Parts: sequence; C-alpha cells; structure tokens
Amino acid sequence: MSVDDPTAGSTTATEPVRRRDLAVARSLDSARLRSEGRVQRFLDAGFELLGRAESGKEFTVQEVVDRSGQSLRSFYQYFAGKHELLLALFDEAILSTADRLEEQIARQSTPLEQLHCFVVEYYRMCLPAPKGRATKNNPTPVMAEFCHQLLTAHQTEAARAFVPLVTLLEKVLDEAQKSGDIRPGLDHAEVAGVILSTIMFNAAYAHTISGNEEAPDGDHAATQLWEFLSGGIVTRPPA
Amino acid sequence: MSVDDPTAGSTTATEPVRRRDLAVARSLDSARLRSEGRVQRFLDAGFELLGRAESGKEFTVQEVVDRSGQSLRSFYQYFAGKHELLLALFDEAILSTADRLEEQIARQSTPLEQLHCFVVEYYRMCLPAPKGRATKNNPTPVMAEFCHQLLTAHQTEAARAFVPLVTLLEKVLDEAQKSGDIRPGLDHAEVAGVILSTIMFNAAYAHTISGNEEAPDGDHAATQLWEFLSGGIVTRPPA
DNA sequence: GCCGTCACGATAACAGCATTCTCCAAATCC
DNA sequence: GGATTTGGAGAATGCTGTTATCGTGACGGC
Repeated sequence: MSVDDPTAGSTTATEPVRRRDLAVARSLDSARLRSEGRVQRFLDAGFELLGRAESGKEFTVQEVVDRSGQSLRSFYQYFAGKHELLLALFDEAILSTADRLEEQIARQSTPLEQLHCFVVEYYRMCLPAPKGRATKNNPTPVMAEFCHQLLTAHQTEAARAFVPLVTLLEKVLDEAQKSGDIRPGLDHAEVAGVILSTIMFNAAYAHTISGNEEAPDGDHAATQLWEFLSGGIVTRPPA
Repeated sequence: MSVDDPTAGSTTATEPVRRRDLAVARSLDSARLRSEGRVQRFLDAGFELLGRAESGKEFTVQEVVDRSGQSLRSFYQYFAGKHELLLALFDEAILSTADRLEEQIARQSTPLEQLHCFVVEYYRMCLPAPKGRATKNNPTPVMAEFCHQLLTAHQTEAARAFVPLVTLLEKVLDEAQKSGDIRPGLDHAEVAGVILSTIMFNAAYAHTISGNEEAPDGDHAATQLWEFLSGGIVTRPPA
C-alpha cells in the first residue's frame, strides 16, 4: 500500500487514473492526504510489530519509526505519545472487529441465532492466535495488556473505544427481546458490558487459570460459554 | 507486626516469653528468621505502596526499598527482580483471598449455598476499592495489571498462583455435583477457570465497557452474574 | 526568480526506572 | 582477635519514551 492512494477505484479509466490521483495528491489539500498517509503508515507499522513472534514483548517507538520509514519527529508530530498510538490501534481493532461481527450476524435469520452468533464469533476472535500473526481482528497479548491499562487507568477512553461493539450487541439484544427470546427488564447496556467482558477474558485467560497449558478447544469452550450466558438471559422453554 | 515474632503464642507465661523469643531470634538459625523478617518487610512495603491514592501509578523499586527501611542491595539479594516481588505479592493476595473465601463458605449449610456464596463473595472482593486503601484481599489496579501480565506472558506462574482459588472452587463444585445441584459431566477444573475469570473481570471491567462511569451497584451486579453463571450449570427444577 | 515559512529527517540530549557494581563498615564466626 | 560474611549508601549502566537542536528541501507569495 503506497503512501498516496486517495479515492482509489472511484473512476473508470485505467491509465489516466494514476495521473489524476497524483494530481489530486498534489492539489491544495494534499497536505491533509499526505498526513493521513503518514498516520496510516505509523498504524500499519504498529500492527506489524504487534504481530511479531516474540509475543510478550512490547514494541518500542523507535521500532515503529524505523519500520514506517519516517522520523521520530514526525511520530511525535502526529501522536502525542506512544499511548496515543496504542489507543489508535485499539480503536481500529475494535472497529474492525465490530464490522466483521455485524457482517456475520447479518447472515442469521432469527434474533436468537444472531445473539448466539455474536457470542461464538466474538469468542473466536478473542482467542489468542495459535502461533501466528496478529491482525486487526486478532489482538495479541500486547494489545490485551494495553486493553487492561485502558480499562483500569483510562476508563473514559476505554469506554469510548468499546462503543462500536457495545452498540452492536445492544442492537442484537433489543431485537432478541422484541421477539421474546430473552427476558424482559434487562438493562441492555449493562448486559452488553457483562457479556463482552465475559467473552473476552474467558477466551484469553480461563484455560490458563484452570491450569490447562494448551490452548482450549475453541468449539467446546465457546459452546460452554454460550450455555453460561444464555442460561442467565434466555427465556427458557418449560423444561 | 514487628519483625521478630517467631512461634508467637506457643507458650503460657507472659513475661518470660519475650525473652525466650529474643533468645530464639538470636539462636543458630537467627539468620533465617531475620531473612524472613526482611522479606516480609519488603512485602509489607509493597502492599502499602499498592494502596496509595494515585491508583494508576506503578510503584518503583526504590520506593519499596525506602519504605521498607532497607537497602537496594538487600532487595536484590532476596528478590531476583521487581517481577518476583510482584509475584510474591500476588501469591499472597490470592492465598489470603482463598482463605477468606473458605472461611465464609464454611458457614453455609448446603453445597449450592456454598457455590452461591463463593460467587458473590469473590465478586465482592474483586470489585475495585471505592476510594480506599488496598489490602491483601483487595487488589488494586496495579495488581490487576500485573495479573494480566502474568496471565499473558507468564502463564505457568499465573497458573501456579491461582491454584489455591481453583482448588477451593473445585471442591465446592464437587460437593455441589454430589448433591445433585449442578449438572454432571462437567470438567470442574475447566468450569472453575471459567467462573473465576468471569467473576474477576466482570467485577473489574464490565461497567466500564458498558459505559457506566460510576462503580456498579455491587449487590445487583453480583446477583445478575450469579444468574448468568448458575443458569449454565445448575440443574434447573422443572419450570 | 527570490525569500520566508514550514514540514521533515537525523541525531543528540534528557529523564525515569530497573538492575548491577563498587567501596566500605559492621556483624558474625572460628 | 582476625577472617569472612552480611548489608548499607550510592554511583554507574542500559533501555525507553520524550523533547530539543540543527540542517535541508519544498512550497507559496511577492
């Protein structure tokens, strides 16, 4: 992905396009576009570094700078500090996760299936990557740790970052209640928080706490968690 | 709690006791006792620093050293590093938590009540301290963050530290199953991990994620969580 | 076409912290 | 009493985030 790639795919011809893009990039607001490119490059570098093999290790600002091919000075021009870069990465990860979930949910036909889909798929996304590269959708240990720091030391920022996921889940819960699939009288914002934190941290830590060294069997664990959660909110057909 | 207090309460007389203790402390293995005293002073200093007002802030090794009235050199003589101090603090916190829970549980008469008691009381203990001092039983944000680091980067150590809690909960689950209060066929170690992580992280983060800035209503939230968890494992009387 | 301004890169400087090292005094042991 | 261990005070080191300095090349107004 090159630095200047604005409005890609918005025209029909093939050859003139690039010239036009170059022209646009050089036009009056080229500075803004270039800036976005720079910011994006820092973000990309950040994601790449998050996916390195040495999982536990935090990346350093200098590494981000080096990998993005820019300068320390530029970094501190666009980000108030390392913390802001991490925050931006976190935002993007959450947003991407919410998008993917919304897509998957749209394929379900009933509200209850949607809820089930949300739980299982979000669980899957929160499972630690078996060995491999982290992506925007698969946060690494470092990201998890940063998530903690946010949740403990910067609660306002954390809440803002989680909004997309919470909103999506609230919608699903609303629908499920309308169709009578979940109990009435629940505070859906509150329930959403409970469900999200339950899924997220169970996926990440439950097997470690219980002493199993290997990664959990994803399907079995997801099913169990769904039983836990649904047991508390789903209206139960008379046994 | 003074530094030298070995074998307290093992004799009957009142005056001679102290002399005897002093003698013991000066005896052959006095070095070991003094060492324990030193280690304990570092631990105490650590706990005190964890409870400071500036909640988000990590303490520094130098602060621990200063507050314990000992030297940096001694610190590194007894602890391989800051990490080990934190680990020791974490161990002690878990142990103390498990002890307190066991005590509370012993007061319950039925296995199901014991399970309920475990969930509610552990939830209460994991709630962030409203304003105040952290104790061995009430981990602070710093402790929570360290807990994360353990769980992500040092899974083996984390698992070992959690053993007392897991064991206790497993016992409770075993009893509850024997009396038919929970479903058969569950892997109790696994379920214990799920329950513990669910409680711990819900207490700490659920309200932040859902966007509520204030601390949650402890009783209401605990009840809701119990419904979630029990819904998945408790054998339901025919509706 | 020229000059001021501005964005940027390279690099040094600074500060906080964990960790190690050095020197030395006091306690402890034989 | 002398040798050896223990431990105190603090300087030194190394890593990292952050800020400041200097030089350069580009862009826009005159």
